[in-house]
Amino acid sequence: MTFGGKFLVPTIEIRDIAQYAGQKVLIQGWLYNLRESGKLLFPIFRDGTGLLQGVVAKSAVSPEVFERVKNLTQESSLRAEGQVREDKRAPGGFELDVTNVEIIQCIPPEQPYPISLKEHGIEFLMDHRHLWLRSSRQRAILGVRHEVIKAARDFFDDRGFTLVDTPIFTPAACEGTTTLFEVNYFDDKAYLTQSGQLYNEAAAAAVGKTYCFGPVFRAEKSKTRRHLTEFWMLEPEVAFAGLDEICALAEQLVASLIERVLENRQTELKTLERDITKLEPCRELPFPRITYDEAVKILQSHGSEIQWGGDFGGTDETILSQHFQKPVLITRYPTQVKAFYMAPDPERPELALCIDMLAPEGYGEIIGGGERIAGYDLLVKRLEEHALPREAFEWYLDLRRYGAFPHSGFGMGIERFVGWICGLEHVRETIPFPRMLYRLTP
RNA sequence: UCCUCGGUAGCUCAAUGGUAGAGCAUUCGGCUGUUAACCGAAGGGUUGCAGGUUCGAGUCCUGCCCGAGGAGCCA
Repeated sequence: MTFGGKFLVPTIEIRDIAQYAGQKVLIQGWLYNLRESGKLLFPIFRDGTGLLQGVVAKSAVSPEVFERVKNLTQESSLRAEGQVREDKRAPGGFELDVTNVEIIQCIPPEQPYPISLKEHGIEFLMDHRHLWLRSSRQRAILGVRHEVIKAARDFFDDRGFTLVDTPIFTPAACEGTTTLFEVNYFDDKAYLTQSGQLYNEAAAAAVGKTYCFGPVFRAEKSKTRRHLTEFWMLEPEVAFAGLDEICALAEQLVASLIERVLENRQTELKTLERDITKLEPCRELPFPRITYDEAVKILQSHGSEIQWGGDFGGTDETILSQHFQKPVLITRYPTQVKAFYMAPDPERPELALCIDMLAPEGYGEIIGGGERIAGYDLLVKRLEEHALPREAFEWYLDLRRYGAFPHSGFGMGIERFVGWICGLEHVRETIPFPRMLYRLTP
């Protein structure tokens, strides 16, 4: 069937609707909602690029077309043909005077689309995540996530970095040992990676500046708004870089991602009702930098129980991140609270040459990293101190046997970053299909 | 693993220990400019599961299951 001259009428995307004012067009998508007023129907169409209100007057179409539209149910799939008209009364400013509708699949009323336009609880929405993604808010978040990832790739590519993919199956822990997902690997055991960093260090010796971007896995029984068991991490590693250089790289990256989202994703931020005046200052460098020592003093003056030498708790992070308008870089934590590969400060060996970046508005840690131990002897000592299996790290020690080099890097959790940009309560909405302590489906 | 809160119609939620209710969704009817439209009517229930207390339990007690938020740990 040619469906009302399908070959004469252009098939368009709703986002381009303004270009077709006065013309006859065909759109294909789903029914977002249907309002009716006597002999007038107002179907709202959704095609993944936007919403478009249609108008069907009983007097203007055949009885068959009128009945067909009148009986449509929410999220039924269809093609609609009509004349585009500018009209202030329509959401979006344009509407479609529908002349014909082809139903692809009409959802039967006995089993209606589960997600209504009213409010739903989080458990219900998470169980229907595969459908929830169609809603405006979720589409806006997907758009921002896409922009952040694309901007991050551009940022590193423009600076001469080479993307080197790191493995997901690994033979041993990168950091802790208690938070690994174990899987059968033929007759052996393997673990899902927690970080690409160790492999990044090998890649840095090959290409100088490298980054990886992929999923990482943490079997932590964490149940908070900041945790997923599977999340995506962006990890650069730079040969011959020290702490100051990696701090500069981290803040330039964040400022550039903010800039890109503000530039290209205004519509999405508006849908999310994000207060962008909170993001705008974060385009400007530099970001505030404090040391761990200074952070402890700030926390103690705000009533925290923290003692020098301890790591920050969730509330400590919140206090610090609300204390600054922009992301804050905290450097030089005590070695004892950091991973085994962190290089010590030559002037104060009890401190590590590391950075954490905390996002403002209470969002907390989005970046963690620092300078790595370059020397063989110290690294061996640290492996022993952390009771890590030496055999599994022989290849890693090779990087210190054959042309050991100073190098630094960091990891940025994409979901936490996107959660902050979008102003979300929980990271679970920043990834299409979140994996959490009690959530493996859909 | 621990602490706190919760589980009632498809969904969101009410209901002093005394007949299980509303809005939305669905069905039917009304309305030619609706904006999560509105107005009228109808159908829709093993109150998470298993015990217990009581004349009587959605409500009180015990155990279990499921979920949410937080702690620890982390990006």
